[in-house]
Amino acid sequence: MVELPVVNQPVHRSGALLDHLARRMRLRAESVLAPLGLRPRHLVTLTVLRQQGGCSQQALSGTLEMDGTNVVGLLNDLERDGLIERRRSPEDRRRHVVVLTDKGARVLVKAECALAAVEDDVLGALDETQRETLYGLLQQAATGVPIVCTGDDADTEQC
Amino acid sequence: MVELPVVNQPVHRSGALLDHLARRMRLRAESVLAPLGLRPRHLVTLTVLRQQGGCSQQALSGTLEMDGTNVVGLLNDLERDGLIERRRSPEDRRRHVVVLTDKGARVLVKAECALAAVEDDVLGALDETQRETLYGLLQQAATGVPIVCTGDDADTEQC
DNA sequence: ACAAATAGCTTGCCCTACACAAACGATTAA
DNA sequence: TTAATCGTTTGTGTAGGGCAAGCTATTTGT
Repeated sequence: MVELPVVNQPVHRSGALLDHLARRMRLRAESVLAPLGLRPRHLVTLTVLRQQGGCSQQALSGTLEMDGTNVVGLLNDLERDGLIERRRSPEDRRRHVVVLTDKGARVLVKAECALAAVEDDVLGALDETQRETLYGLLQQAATGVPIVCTGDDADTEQC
Repeated sequence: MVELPVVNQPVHRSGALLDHLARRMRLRAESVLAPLGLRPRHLVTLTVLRQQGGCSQQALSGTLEMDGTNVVGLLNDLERDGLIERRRSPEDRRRHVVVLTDKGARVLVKAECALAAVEDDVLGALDETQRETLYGLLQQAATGVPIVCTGDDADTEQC
């Protein structure tokens, strides 16, 4: 009697794989990002800022799930390089609204382009479509939004 | 003149997202795994061992992309708990063949079950199908193999 | 047979990422 | 006015993890 491939859901937790791949990626990314004066976690910060627009500093510390103290340092780095700006919130002047500057957006894109080789290396087993699917899923998981197809793709001058 | 949404491939690098999600996952996983005497990186190790079977220690250090010295410590932990075994390789007795024990496999499954809540939390924005797709892509990216549909799903007694 | 070279283990050193706490200024809210 | 809140600075502590040296057991090349 042949066991039918009923696919008994052998648990399939993505956590460990996520961890593993993130490490491989990060190791390579470090050296690529270094010439740009960035580190992986700066890139994460910029990425979050791009996707969710301006936000209070502790909201950011919330999404990054990182201690507020360390977020300050992170933002200090980014602000010194002119990649982000801290603006006083008009309705509560205690708060800083953190926004990505134009330069920040440009540098982010540049960094992402520089990471092409890294991604080719780590995600080499996936074809272009699969990578795009992966990106979509990660994005959705990270933001809660099921991908947004912005028509205004002003990001024309890519790499 | 309206710009057509030609979808100019706005780069879409997964690195930062991977990093971000892995962190969120790891933070939660730590507390869930603690009662089992495990840490995230132990789980990664066990996962790798399960998927690629017995392998030399430095091969493992290669896949984990982790310094050999630290792999030793990692394996010491796992061996002390009887989750892995180091067997002398017959054809080269300098080498250790690291294998997952039965207990190791069981504990791994148990851990994965315990992580259900964590994954529900972090990947909450993805439905069941999407999560399975994600898992498949991560697995493929990590192993190079485009998923393997083992008919012998002996892993029946899941959670 | 003897001199490398190799796999693994141990120890020690160092650096970096982070969490946590305390104290402060500015601002807002009770 | 007093209390609470946002951000900042300055510690302090811990853990992850790279790197090097020195050791044993074993294999390989001459």
